Amino acid sequence: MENKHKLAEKFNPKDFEDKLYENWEKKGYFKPSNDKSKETYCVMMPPPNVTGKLHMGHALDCTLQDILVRYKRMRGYRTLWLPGSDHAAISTEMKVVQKLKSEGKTKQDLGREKFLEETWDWTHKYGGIIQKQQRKLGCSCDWDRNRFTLDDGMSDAVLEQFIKLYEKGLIYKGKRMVNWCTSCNTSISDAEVEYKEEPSHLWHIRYKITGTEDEYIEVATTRPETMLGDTAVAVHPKDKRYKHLVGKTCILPIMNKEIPIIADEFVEMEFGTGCVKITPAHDMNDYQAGLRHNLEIIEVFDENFKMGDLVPEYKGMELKEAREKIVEKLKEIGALVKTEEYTHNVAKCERCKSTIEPKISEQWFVSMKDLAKRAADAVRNGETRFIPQRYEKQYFHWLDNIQDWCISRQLWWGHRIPAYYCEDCGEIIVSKKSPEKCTKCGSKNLKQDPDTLDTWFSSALWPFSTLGWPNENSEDYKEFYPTQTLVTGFDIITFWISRMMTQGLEFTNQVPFKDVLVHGIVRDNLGRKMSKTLGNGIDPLDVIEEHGTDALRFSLLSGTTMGNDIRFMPEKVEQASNFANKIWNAAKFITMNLADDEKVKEFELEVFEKNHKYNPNLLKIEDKWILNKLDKLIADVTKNIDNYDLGIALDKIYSFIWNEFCDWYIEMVKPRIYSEDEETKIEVSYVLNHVFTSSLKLLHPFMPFVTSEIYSKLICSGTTDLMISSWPNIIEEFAFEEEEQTVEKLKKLIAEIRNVRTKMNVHPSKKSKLLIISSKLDKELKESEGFLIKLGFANEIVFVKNEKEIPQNAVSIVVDDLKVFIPFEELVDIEEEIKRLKGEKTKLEAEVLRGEKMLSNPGFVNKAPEKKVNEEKTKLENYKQMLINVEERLNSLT
RNA sequence: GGUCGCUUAGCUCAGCUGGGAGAGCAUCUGCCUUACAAGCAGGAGGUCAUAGGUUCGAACCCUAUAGCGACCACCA
Repeated sequence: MENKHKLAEKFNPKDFEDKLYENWEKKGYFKPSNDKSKETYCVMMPPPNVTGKLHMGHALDCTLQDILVRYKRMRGYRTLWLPGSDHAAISTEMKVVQKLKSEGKTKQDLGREKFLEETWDWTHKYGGIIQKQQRKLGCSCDWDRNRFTLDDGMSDAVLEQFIKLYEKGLIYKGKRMVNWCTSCNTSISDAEVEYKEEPSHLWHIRYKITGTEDEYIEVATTRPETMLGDTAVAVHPKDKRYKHLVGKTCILPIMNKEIPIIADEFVEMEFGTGCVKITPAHDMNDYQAGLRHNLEIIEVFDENFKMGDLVPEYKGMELKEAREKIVEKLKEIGALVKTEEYTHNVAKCERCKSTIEPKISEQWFVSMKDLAKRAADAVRNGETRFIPQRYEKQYFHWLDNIQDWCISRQLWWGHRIPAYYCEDCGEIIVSKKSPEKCTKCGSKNLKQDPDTLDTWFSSALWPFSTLGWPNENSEDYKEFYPTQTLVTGFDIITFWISRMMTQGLEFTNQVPFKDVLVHGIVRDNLGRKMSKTLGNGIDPLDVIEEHGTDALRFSLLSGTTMGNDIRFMPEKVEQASNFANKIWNAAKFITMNLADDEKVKEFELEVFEKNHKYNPNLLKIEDKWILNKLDKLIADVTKNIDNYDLGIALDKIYSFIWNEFCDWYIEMVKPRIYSEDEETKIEVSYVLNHVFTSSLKLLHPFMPFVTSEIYSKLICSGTTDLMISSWPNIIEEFAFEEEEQTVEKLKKLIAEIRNVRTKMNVHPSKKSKLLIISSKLDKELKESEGFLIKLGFANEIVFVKNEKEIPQNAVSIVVDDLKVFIPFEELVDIEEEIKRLKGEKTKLEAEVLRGEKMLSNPGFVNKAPEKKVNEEKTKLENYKQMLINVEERLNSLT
């Protein structure tokens, strides 16, 4: 028992963070409670890459989720935060391929099976690192329910999804032009392409018009090497310059082939020469144009993106070399008109940064139109909402302009497409298990599609496949689906959110989550994106190592707004760390001075009358003030968190604990806590303890470690750990409104006295006598020595019965019904006096003028809230009175 | 080109439905007052990007402009 209240002398997060986390996990606090009568609250963690490492983005993402989950847990919900990781097809496969390369091997050398073994090994070796790191962050997720997108249940869900969509006709196989990563050797989706500006050239080439000697049509291109596959030249139908050529043909140089000149709207007249060469095999637009005009598709490159055999001379050549050779050749035959410098956007693979080539190939697609409409509608009618709401536009924009989703990837690491081809009759059989024989011809000669599915195809099921779907009778699925909040960055609204919405609605007929909480990205202190290439990334673990997890979490939240980018400022971590230290010290003070536990507990029973209402007779005015403030804080913070205004909530708690509780209440209460009188001591102990523990509860979701550590050392915390203790009582009617106002008035009065002294240029160290006129608050004021301590500049305070006892030349300071007088001798303002002698306006006069102006505005007097107007009136009266006093004083001097 | 966001103290950012401009850090002054110098008590510092409009009253609402940023589309 003696040891219970002992807090370490110095605050050091390392002393308790890991220990606490282990304890929480061991005690099973991260699991949903067993009380099935309670409402559930479920959050799905966006699964990070299985072999990934924690970065600031994750830290923010996890902190937000953890705050919500811890809050709801304390509010009594059956909370489940389900963690997991993603197999991250391309990214993981790339890493393994690289590793093999360093060993001089390729994945083909190994073969599919061996390669997958290798990748699983890799996954087991490097996987799970991030989850250890998430533990350091304090994430209170249920690790026993941890899922991996490639584990058995999840894989089964993916197969189910594929087959159902296929049977519904929503999945089809088709020949399309797709983005092809030349290094990963797979198709990738539009969203995985990024554009990079690169300096290049614009080559102007002339094609001779058929049947003429010296009439040419001039095209401009950035890719002369593709010209071998040109099957037309296009101009804009309205372009007068070329109208006469439409319908004619021209001769494609080098190939010496006749190709048509066509008109198509997609051509931009202003760009280049206004004429475009059409190479349907190697450009998205050209491909589309080719379809419209029924043009032949001629592939210039082979499957390895070397030159094909259209011209034997170039066969097998690298594209770059071929380009040079072809430009040379064009120059030689006089077809090259000019070469312009030009920078243009080159498509790059988001993962490996190598060039993307458009390629025609046969792929699997999901028909998105209907799915997308349903997903958009669910947000339009409010079933799911985005916070902040503006991100809904981005979501709508994507869904309203949706393209079919290419889901097949020429990779090995992932869910293999459950489609089997009959080698004899060509039948396609889609089935979960490998079929024995062809359903059409009975042949046993079947071959499974070699491709795997897009990573996002499986993550689209995340909110329910993790809960046991497709088994709709699974306990977890029944209890926790649909989930409540999904927390994620705005960068994956399209990739992920919209796809979860489409799949969720399709398969469960419900939206997968009610709220989408969108956050920005964490930038460095100069506002740059954190990136490996810049080397400006800050490792969250380094921050934790130096300042502790709580400080990191605080710094990511304080003073931020949802959806905006966050700049990571080391100073903010300092602030957070100071705050934690401040709480630590407050706790030290409280624990070392509190009265006996049992007696405080007895008092607690006394102070609460029926219905948890305070008995006012047992409390002093400053107690009532802080209790009222606390109750308001509880109500506010609760509301803020419910509205996802987490930054605001945190800052309110911060300011309450530091500026109200520590700076005012603890200071005011010191005479009582040091008192010899036991009753007094017990009273204060109770209030100190109650306010402090309640504040810790409010702060716990944000700073779980330091709050838990301290809470366990306080009395009245019982045997319950803070983490699973209940949220403070939320009340809507505040018991001590009047007392709170009074104390606020006193605080104002003190500020006002300081103000007057400043205006009168009284040196801060000059002590003065204060005369306080007796009022109904007399008793309280006399009892509350605390205030007098806060009035450090008063050397003497005299309570007087009426104004007759006040010297004539005293300056009065009035805040509402409170009046304080300072004898004028105590306030001599040299500078202002000089101003006055010079005829200049003094600060006091300026204030009076301002007040008069405002109160003479009829609009203000009639339409502003009465309270506001009265405040102004009182202030004006005060200043006027002071002015009169000053003038009287002057007169008496002269 | 389209959509959206940002512009507030020296720096980084808050500011909910319009009622005399806020925090942290930095800076200046005075304090080692027995929880805390990682602290306490004060001070200085802002035409709230610009120009109009609505209103008794605008950082906040409306319109336009400028600068910055993001996303989408296009880029022969």
